[in-house]
Amino acid sequence: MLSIGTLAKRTGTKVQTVRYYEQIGLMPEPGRTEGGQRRYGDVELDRLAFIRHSRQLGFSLEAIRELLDLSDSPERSCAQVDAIARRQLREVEARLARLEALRTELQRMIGECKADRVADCRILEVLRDHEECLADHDRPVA
Amino acid sequence: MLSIGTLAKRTGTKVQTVRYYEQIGLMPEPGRTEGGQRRYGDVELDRLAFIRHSRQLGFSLEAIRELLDLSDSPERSCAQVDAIARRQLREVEARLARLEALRTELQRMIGECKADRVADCRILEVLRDHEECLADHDRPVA
DNA sequence: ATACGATCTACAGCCGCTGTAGGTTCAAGG
DNA sequence: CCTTGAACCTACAGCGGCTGTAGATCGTAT
Repeated sequence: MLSIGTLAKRTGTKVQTVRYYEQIGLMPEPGRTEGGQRRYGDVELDRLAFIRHSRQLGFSLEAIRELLDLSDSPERSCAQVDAIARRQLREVEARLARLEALRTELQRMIGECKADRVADCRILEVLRDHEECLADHDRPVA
Repeated sequence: MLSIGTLAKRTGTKVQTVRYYEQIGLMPEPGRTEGGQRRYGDVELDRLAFIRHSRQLGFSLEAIRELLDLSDSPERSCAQVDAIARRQLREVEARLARLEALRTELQRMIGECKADRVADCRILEVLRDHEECLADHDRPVA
């Protein structure tokens, strides 16, 4: 039987985060000692490891909830799992494209600025005047 | 004299966001009509445009605050502006590297899964077992 | 028996907004 | 001049995904 601290340490999670996952129903309510402290078994350890690893791959808690639900029905088609992973991949690719555009624009801005004084700083000029900006950055940065 | 709605529209901002910027001291407290409604001039329009454009390039509100402060001292060296922009570029590059690793891992996961049933799904297996994962994803995703 | 680290609950705060409720003001049309 | 209705006002709650705090209690090693 594992304490919450041990569980947290083994999965690279903070104790508060484990309690937070319980609060939002992502982790089950565990058994308790007589004094009221949480005690976990291997099932919970695996579940938390799954959650943490999915988070590291950028899945939202909602997506993880779906994945956990799906993995509880081993006989079902895994098409839905595939769909969730592909959706995540598309999101990652969209963010990549966005960030690449930002990088290009930042590099250009920085490269252009040969000024000494703030008054002539190209970086500030570009920020002041959208028209000087070549990047197509109308979507959110996240 | 511009109403908050006009100001917002011209800069692609929401009205609440303008008020929020005022609340956190990023936008100045504007003049008011007799009835208490905010009225803005061109200075505020430019300032808000600067803020929005910087946000689109991913600068944090704190960084923007610094940039705005710096641009108020035109005689100063622009080395600090340069430093802020370079820091932002480094952050973008770090996020890019991270996202590229994620993309690779997601692609691999998806490509490997030829199963029909959830029970044999490679995607879920990889998520369950960190060891199967080639990606180096210990840092936060954001 | 005691000390002290770990755990408990409850709640506030982070970023950067966004939305809501319930009330007031402004400007255009009749 | 008066009415309408869109735009404005304040105050506050909520989003995601945690993280940190305070003050109390528990568990275990000595």
